[in-house]
Amino acid sequence: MFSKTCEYAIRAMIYVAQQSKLDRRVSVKEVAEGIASPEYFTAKILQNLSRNNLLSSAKGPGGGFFLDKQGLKAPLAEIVRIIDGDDIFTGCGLGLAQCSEIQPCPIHHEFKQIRKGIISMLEKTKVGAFTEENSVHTLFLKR
Amino acid sequence: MFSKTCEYAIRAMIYVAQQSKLDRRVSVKEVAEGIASPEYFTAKILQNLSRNNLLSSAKGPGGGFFLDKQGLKAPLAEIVRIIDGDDIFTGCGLGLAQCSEIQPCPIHHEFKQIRKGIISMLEKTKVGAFTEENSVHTLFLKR
DNA sequence: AAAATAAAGGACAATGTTGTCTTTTATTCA
DNA sequence: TGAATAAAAGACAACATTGTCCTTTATTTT
Repeated sequence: MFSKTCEYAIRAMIYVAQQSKLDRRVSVKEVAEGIASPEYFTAKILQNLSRNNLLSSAKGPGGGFFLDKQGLKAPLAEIVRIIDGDDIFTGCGLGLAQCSEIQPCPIHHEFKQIRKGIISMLEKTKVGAFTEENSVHTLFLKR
Repeated sequence: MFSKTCEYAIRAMIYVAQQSKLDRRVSVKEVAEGIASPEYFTAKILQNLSRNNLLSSAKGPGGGFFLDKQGLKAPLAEIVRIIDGDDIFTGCGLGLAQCSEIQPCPIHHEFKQIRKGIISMLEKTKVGAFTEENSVHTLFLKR
């Protein structure tokens, strides 16, 4: 569904969001520990997200990554778009470039519905929607 | 969604199915041309599908790949399972191994519905469901 | 039996994804 | 100003996916 990079990105963003709601900035190291991901790789991902303004960052002591009010409202869709591109939003299920309503591939119509569901989920699920209390019982980010 | 290999596999199977309904066996070369895929790579894929009994093959002149009555009824799901494994059928949307009903990841419940849709589509769509006449107007397999 | 056909199998090359390490730049604090 | 902190950036290594080519095996036809 999503690339591994994208999975890390989503988990990392949710982790940062949780901490941001507690007014904490977090270092790459902490994020990587928090979501059980490879540290240096996670750094690259966070840098990428930051470059694309999905995330704020500050250098130096007391610095780290964080999300402001606006950032917390970003839907997962934005992360996916930046990391994986929008293949999943627009692409044909069979990878056919010319597939369209006029020249649909065999699974075009069924796939359209599924894609609609995916988009809907990714658009309505916001990065900041998961609290830490929740996380104890209903979610966790480590593998 | 699916790997490139899997996309080729699905398109190839549909192509072979169409020809099988016309009582034609097809060579790798013809399949590759029919679906606009790399020939040698397509050969590997067809061999794999054949090894896994999703497809029949015959060597020598007049040989090639074909599907019998049973084969035409195979759902796309079987192809996906063999080529991509069943990650898409069972895996967590965020790639978390421990994600489950009891310890759901943030998108677990929404994702469950989507997965259900994907499975349903793949199970109910049969390899032999697409006729050549259809293909002129409503489907094509080339990119 | 020999030639032709076509899949099967093995080896390998190119590319993309994932993961690691080191150096540089910016910021804070003493 | 100097030391410490932390992100940014660059280089590269490991691995997986995708793609190509060559040899072998099985079958048919002449």
